[in-house]
Amino acid sequence: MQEGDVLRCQSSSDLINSAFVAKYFRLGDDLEHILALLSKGEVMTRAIQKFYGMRLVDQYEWECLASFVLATNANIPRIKKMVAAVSEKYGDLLEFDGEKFHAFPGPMALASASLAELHDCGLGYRAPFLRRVAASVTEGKVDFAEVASLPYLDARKELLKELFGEKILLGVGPKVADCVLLYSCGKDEAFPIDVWIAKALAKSFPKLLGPRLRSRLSSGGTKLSLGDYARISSSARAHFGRYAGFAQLYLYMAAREGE
DNA sequence: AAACAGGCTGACA
DNA sequence: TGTCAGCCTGTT
Repeated sequence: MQEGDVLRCQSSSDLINSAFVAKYFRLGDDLEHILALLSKGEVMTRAIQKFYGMRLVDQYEWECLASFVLATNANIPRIKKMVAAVSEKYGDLLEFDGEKFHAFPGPMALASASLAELHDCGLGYRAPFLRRVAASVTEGKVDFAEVASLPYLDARKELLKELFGEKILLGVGPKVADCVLLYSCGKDEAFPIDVWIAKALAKSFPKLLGPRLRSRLSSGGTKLSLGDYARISSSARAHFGRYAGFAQLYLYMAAREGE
């Protein structure tokens, strides 16, 4: 819990110490400085005022990757449900303060799960994707340390790389990749574009889209082609700069406000 | 009841 | 290279 500038945490594990908490919540970020850089224009200024203090978190790569594979074409309640179901079925049982919890399962547990059982967690067509991703991670085909060490564009390429002509991470497209890069690989310029962000940009930053896309989005269309995504991504990063991910976070919250 | 949800893949032009 | 339908399931 937070008491003024102090964050108090309790844990049943020695591993969750203050260093961990500081890393997870990225307490080293100079939020004031970052948000000052992004406070340009009416829309950003208002979003930052409204949600001031909101931070990026630094998640475990595997959990982040798996969660966003599940998140495709689903809404938040559904995503929570899927994550909870998978955790209950495959995750370690934890106990804290007399309450029981299930940890999110490691990649190995999911790589060896049966498709039918995964499907029963309500994953639908995501079940085979999740299992393949888990297998790839278990087999060490995804080098997160390497990804984290590279600049954004190279990191994204590395994360999405194809090996032996085979796509390693089936179920991971540009949006999921950007989420992983931003929330667990420290790529602050990553700018994940979902339907909310696309709509918000069309409304408040029309210049970043170009006329064709702008009119399509404002007349209700939400589907983005790969080319659309690439163009928006690059213009958004050019506009918001090296902390584009923070801009995305605040814009997203503002876009969903009152919905 | 039809559409849509915090996309992606595979097929085809 | 770009476009397009289809996909699991839950909710409105």
